Amino acid sequence: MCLRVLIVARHWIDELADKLYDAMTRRSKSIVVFNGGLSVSGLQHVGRLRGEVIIPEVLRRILEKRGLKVKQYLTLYTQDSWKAKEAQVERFKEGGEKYAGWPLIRVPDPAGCHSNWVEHYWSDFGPFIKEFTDGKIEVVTTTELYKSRLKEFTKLVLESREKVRSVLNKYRGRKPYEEGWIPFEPICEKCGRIDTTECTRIVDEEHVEYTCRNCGHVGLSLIESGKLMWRIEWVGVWWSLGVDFEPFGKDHAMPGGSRDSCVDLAVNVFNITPPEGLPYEWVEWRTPDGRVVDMGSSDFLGFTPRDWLEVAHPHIFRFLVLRTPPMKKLSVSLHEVPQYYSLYYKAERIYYGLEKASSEEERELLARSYELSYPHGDPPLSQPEQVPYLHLAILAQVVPREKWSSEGLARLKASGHLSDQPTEYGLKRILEILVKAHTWVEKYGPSEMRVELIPLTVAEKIAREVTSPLSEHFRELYERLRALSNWREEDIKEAFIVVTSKLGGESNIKLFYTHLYRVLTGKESGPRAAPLLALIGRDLSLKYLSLIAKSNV
RNA sequence: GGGCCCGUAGCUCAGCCAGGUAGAGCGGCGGGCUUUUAACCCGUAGGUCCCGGGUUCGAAUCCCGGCGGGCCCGCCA
Repeated sequence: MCLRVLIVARHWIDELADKLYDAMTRRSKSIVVFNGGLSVSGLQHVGRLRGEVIIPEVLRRILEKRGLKVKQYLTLYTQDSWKAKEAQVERFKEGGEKYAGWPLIRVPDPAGCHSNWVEHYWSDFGPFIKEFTDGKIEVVTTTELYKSRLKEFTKLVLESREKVRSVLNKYRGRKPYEEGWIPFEPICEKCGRIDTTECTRIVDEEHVEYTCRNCGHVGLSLIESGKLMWRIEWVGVWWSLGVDFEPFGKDHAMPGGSRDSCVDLAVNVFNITPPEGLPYEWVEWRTPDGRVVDMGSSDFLGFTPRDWLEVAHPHIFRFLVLRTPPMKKLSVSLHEVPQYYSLYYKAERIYYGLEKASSEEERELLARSYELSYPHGDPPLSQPEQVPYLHLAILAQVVPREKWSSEGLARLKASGHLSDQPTEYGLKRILEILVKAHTWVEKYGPSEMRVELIPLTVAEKIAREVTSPLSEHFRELYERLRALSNWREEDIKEAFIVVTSKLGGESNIKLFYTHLYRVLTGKESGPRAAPLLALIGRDLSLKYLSLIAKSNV
């Protein structure tokens, strides 16, 4: 037996989980509740996965392993008003301005394929949550909540409106709410706005009377059709779902900000224990032209979980989130996906003990982030095969899609990337990356990564341009390659070295390769010759080479 | 007016919470291998740790005060 006296390095999320475990246990509830919140104001970018979905999910799973029962919600703020920001209005071919101030849920889908604005933009995010997490997250909307628990809460608010007012006014030095203020915002039945109505009278338990500052309409509204102002609504969500933990973006974290006033209301008016919080920094987007901007929903800046999954595993994004402490900036771009894979592979090797980290802290950060990067279950028992993303990007282009699982894998074995007895998970991952990397090259890859073998008939014409001293050498290359007993990268390279060493001079070697690439791809350069020929296979390689070898005889 | 993150090699950053002779990767330079998958191997140069005080035997690290950059809040959500 030995006592652990050394202070071991810990991952930030484990330290957080420790604190949360204590706080949750003190609440002595049979099931504790985690929540996240999103306003569906436009592009549902991946940045929103960070604080509202992935971080609480990982914490939940750690606490569940320690025996706690945790219910995780994600609340969509669908009653919020549509701000008519430029980027939002532009979504509509014309006339988008007329929806200014409408509740998001009532704004039509500009593309016309979903029943409203929320449904449309949520479709790039919602269905993919289960790919990025274990899927045990219940999505609720404030629109639904106002018909049930939030409606009860609204009644409570109206009853204690004077207390609510006095608390909120502590945070409103310049524009205090006046006596008699009724904290409810109905939807104007005439112009549709939710941001211009003012309650003038409580009619009965279920109805209020309002005036619309926009159109002047005076009407009656049910208290389930409208919303509470933000600072009250957030408390209402805590109250309705019984929230015990909820992270929040840095914008809510300021002293005297919404978080502070909500805690005040929770404790002093509604007599509930406010949830534990966690401020987090937003996710930045490195745009294709090299700028760095905060991702933004209503400004339509960034890319969606759907976009991510087209070109990369959810593991990689989880890894990036976990590797970065919550209050630090995290920048991502789709162009850098291949680098993210090599970072991830490094962490993977450290996790399986195949590579040493430079410090114990680094080891813990990377290995633990890797371990928690699996959306479902744990990492496999042994190290999966790692094939560089860019290598698979090339392979995916030179081998027809329907042959990836046969030819493709055979070539990876031939090139030594795969053993004869590959792991099941490694194989699965490679086949998945082939699909993703192929899409990546098309959508985000640099042009020099794009390889397409040109048709043999075209190649034949180009081959005729090879001048005779060079065709001599191409003939030799052809013969040497034809004689190879194994179509292996190493042997192919050997043949190239033998032939090119006879060319006498760098400029001739350059010319030689230029011709080769022009015949193969129509361009003057391409991926390294030996691996490329190894990838495209013996028969096809020899067909192309014979075209050059036979020309200008 | 308030808050957060940051300031360490040319670049990107680690190290700071628990003080003990300044680190990594990329880039540079020299060499090797190789036409070119953002590749690999060997060697090498390069730093007033933003500034000023304080605590200490000892400070990049802790405390106080500045400066610079980025972001957020100021009663919207």
